[in-house]
Amino acid sequence: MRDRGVPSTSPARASSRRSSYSIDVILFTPRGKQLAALCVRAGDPRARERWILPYDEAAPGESLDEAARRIAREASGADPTWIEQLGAFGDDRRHPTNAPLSVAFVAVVPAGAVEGASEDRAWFGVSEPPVLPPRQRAMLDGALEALRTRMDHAPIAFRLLPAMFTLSELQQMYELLLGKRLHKASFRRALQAAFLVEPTDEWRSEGRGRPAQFFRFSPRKRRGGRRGVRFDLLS
Amino acid sequence: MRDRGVPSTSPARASSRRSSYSIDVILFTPRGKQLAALCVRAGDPRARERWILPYDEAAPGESLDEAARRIAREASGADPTWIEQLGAFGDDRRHPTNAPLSVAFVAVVPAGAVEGASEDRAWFGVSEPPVLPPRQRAMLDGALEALRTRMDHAPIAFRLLPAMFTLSELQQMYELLLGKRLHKASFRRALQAAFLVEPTDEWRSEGRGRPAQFFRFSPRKRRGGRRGVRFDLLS
DNA sequence: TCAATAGTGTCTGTTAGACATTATGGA
DNA sequence: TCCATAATGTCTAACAGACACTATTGA
Repeated sequence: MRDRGVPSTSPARASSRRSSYSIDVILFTPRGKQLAALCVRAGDPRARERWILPYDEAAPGESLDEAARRIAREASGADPTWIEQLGAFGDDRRHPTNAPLSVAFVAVVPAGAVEGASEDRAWFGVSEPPVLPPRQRAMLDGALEALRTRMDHAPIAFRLLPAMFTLSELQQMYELLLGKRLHKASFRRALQAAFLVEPTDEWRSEGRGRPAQFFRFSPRKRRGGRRGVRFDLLS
Repeated sequence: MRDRGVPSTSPARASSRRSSYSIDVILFTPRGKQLAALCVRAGDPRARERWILPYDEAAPGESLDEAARRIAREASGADPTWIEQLGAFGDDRRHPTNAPLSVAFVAVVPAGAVEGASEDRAWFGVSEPPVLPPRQRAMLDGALEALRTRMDHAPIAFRLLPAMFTLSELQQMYELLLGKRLHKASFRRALQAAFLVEPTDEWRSEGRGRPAQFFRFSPRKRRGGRRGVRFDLLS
């Protein structure tokens, strides 16, 4: 998070062909009441008005994950606080590189960690994405869905908050990520049952209502796993 | 499922280098009380005693999914009834091709559709896998986990059963896939609430107990989505 | 009749969601 | 005092798991 400074040399784009596949990163950040995804200007001078998702190729000796983290950092100016592979996209939909294969990663970065828009990059709310190359459009749709389904198993919401946070802030982050409202009492009961947070001695001073207690993320051992069988085959 | 006959020419292995990544298939079939995964003999003559997962490269003009289906068919002699991408594996763990990147697919095929072991292939119970190249070992582990988590959203169990089946057969398939016992009454209640099956007029004649009614898979519209928030961050 | 399997009814503990209430600060 | 927000208590419907029971066939 200390690593700032966007390189002035064309970031997030391959300058030479090293391999036959691209690594694309869908980087989300909370903005207002919804998520926003990072896009950069197309490298092709004939299409400078088009927006694309940041991508690059893996450098020699660089693993997929290392390359994805680097691409996210170069494109946004900050290290992503969570990143996971989405999958490989190899259909014949167009990609800026015309590479036959692309490996997509989903990542998030806290709101305060990145600068806003600039000449070469912009954040688009997920409800109004720009026109993207077809393959990247499929990645963006898949990334949002994967982000929401993986929230159950990865501490994504916590990685978007400071080390200490109020339960209302945590719930708002969950609501922003899931795109739906949650029930306050149920949310806190489930949180307590999961032993995911512990209270601190700090209280929030600002605001005009009752002060809120700050909590920190401290996952503990869990008792039994999920009960029952789920049949969520349709919506 | 009519497509039988294993080609006598070395299947499931690339004969020439067309691209820089491999496509690997982890194909499961029910065998007894557990799943078994298909392995083939290593192509390298110096390692004919080693087992590997079937793989190949994509043919020109062939999509990832098409190639994966073809590889599964060539290796097992039958079309998989369900197949989905697992992800890209690009770490520096060894792969038979030494390709820098592999795209893995998980697939299943019903028990009756494939022949058993032969000189060039064998089914290994998931609890006693053979020694595999490190990258393929990671794929196998990931495939089993993905299979179980994706059962909620994909009709995997139904694709492993004939068009008509009894509820006991369906439950046994779920138990085999999940690797744990399920409660009969709860299983049937959840099944009814999900509107996933409909009864037929057929009854099972064999067996010495009370005849069982045959059902067929017929998913209907669902009412509201999943309730609540889940915090399954640990175990 | 017994054995074996299919299918169902009922009870109980848990939990999600709704609602109401109390607590605590600032304006 | 009033307002805004935090935090909690209570009620209810839904549901998972356990258990028992009935039903129906073959040996």
